[in-house]
Amino acid sequence: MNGYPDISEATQLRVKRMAEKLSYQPLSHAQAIKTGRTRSLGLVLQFADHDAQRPFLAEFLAGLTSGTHAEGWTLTVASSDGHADMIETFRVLLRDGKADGFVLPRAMRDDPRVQLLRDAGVPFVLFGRQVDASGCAWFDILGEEAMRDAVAHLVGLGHRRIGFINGGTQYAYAALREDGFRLGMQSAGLSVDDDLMEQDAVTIADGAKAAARLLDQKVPPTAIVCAVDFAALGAYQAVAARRLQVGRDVSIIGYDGIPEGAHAQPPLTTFSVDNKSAGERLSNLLIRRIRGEPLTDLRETASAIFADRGSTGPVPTPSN
Amino acid sequence: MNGYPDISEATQLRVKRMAEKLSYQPLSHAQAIKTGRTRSLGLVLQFADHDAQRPFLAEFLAGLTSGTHAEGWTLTVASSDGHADMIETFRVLLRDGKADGFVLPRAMRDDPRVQLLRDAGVPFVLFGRQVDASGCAWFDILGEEAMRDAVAHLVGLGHRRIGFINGGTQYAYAALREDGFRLGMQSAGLSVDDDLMEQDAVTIADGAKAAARLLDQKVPPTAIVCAVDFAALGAYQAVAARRLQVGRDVSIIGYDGIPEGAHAQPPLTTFSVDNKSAGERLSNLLIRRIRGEPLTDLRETASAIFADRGSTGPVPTPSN
DNA sequence: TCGCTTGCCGAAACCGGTTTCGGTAGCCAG
DNA sequence: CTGGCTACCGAAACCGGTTTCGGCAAGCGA
Repeated sequence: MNGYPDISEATQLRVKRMAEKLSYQPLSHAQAIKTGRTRSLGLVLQFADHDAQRPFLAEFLAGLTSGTHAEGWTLTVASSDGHADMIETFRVLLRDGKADGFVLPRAMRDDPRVQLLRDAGVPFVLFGRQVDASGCAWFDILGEEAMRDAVAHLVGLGHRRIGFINGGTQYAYAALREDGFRLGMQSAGLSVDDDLMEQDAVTIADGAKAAARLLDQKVPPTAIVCAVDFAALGAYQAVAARRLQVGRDVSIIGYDGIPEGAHAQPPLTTFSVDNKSAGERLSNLLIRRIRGEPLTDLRETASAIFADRGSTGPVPTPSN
Repeated sequence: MNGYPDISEATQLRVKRMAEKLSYQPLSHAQAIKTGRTRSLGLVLQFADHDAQRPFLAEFLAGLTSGTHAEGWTLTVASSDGHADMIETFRVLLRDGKADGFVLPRAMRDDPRVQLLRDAGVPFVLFGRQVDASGCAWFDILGEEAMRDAVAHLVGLGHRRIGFINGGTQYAYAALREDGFRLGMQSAGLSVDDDLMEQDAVTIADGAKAAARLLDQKVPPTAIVCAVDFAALGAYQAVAARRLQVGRDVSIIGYDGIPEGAHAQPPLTTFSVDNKSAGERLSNLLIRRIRGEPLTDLRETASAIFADRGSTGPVPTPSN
């Protein structure tokens, strides 16, 4: 069954077919004692990351489990609170051979998990990219592309003064999305006003505060691009508090595609991310990584899907 | 190390201390080949259950993983879409010895998972109770108690015409919560009007529809008790659509303690459930169940915590 | 002093696989 | 007819534990 070279293909097939007929599968933990492999992927969740969890987790898990299940592998989930605890969790999982490799959600700028696993020589895949790509396989959504398109869309509607509310700068995605925004502005021949750039808004409250700062400027923006949907929903509040109307007085574009956005009034125009298929891709990539495929084959990206809903509109004509 | 009777305690301790010093722990999959036990708990998620997931999952997982981790066990997560798929998933996990027992979230009225595992003689614990308790260990929140207290609270504010919007009737909790509501009404000497009883509202949309039916009656209720927070938020919409005000014209009490409730306007008065500690308790109970403790020691309940916020008020004086 | 019990230890079998290795049969070329 | 190669098979060692069992030494009562 294990593909030795001196057995003809015909016989291998015969044996495999019989195994299937008897629905026999070697017990993974029995193989593990000789091979050290459990056919199991590890996922360490960090619940300190408040934002990362809520809508994201269920879909992501659905994808991961369906991906692992399809290959006959398993997903082992652990959690950690603090930073030190996290390292310890990885170590224990590894020492006990509970996981052959790890999925790392939410790549960070200088990701301590990457350092740890790279040094330990343990296979892993990132949801998100890494500047220092050595040893890194990943799947990611092209957030920079989405931000660029967001600007283009707004420019197409006549907007020229456009604000940007970025997400958490400790994450790898923040730099990319800001780059995308700047590139979009540049392509449209617009300059970026530093007063219209906000950082680190990952919750509704963060977004409301950041948007308030933008809207209270002498010449406020007519449109705001948000790197994170929650921030966009916060911007809704800031707009409403100023007796303005989203989509008419201020256009807003988000990113993530959270369900709350679709149900907001007006429905949030956003770039929707398919977290389930991200999970599926990541488990596939990690399994292939563990099997030893070269890194360069294990880097995939996909595009977010533009959901053109009600929160953007033509630039308002100055009425005063 | 495995507690044989002819070894003195002193020696056992000596060995264990040395093991700790060398930070040695037997590989669970090596033991598994002799004992059949992996020291791993199984969790099969059903993503068809849209509602069950969103806010609930992250906290619940946090609790489960922290509970398993504390005992040196692991959590193995799998998922299923359909019903047949689910049975198959359990079978595979069992056959491959991937889990020694299962946590079953969201107990249902006639739970197919319970039948399956009971027949197979596999340990499991429920989040929720079961009428046919044979073979069942569980942890549950006393929803009936909460609903009873909700009625008492409203009666204390002068309400006498109180509606009830129940959750999904396929779940075990629905009957309990309805019982609690009825008991509360009875204790207050109030009769239950069947026209004020709605069933199966688990989403905001469901809740809005159910509340609309209640509010459009000839003599609408002055207060509504909802078995599920999402339904309560739906009721907010129905109230607003009728140009009434929650907490002044109509009092609303929910159950679950979802974060959206706390941020609603007015903040939702509700009975808050600690899903994280539920997860912790469940993993503890399941591990003890696997170790062979008698069932009767493995049934725990806790109370929901009343969060008296802004969505209730004294019964409005009829102004017309 | 003898025999029995108690506490401990080491050897060996086993769990369910993987991997190595020596042997055998059949086939073909020399 | 012989030698070598290919395809296959069975035996054996090993992985890291658990469990059983026989043996040994010390302590104790008779």
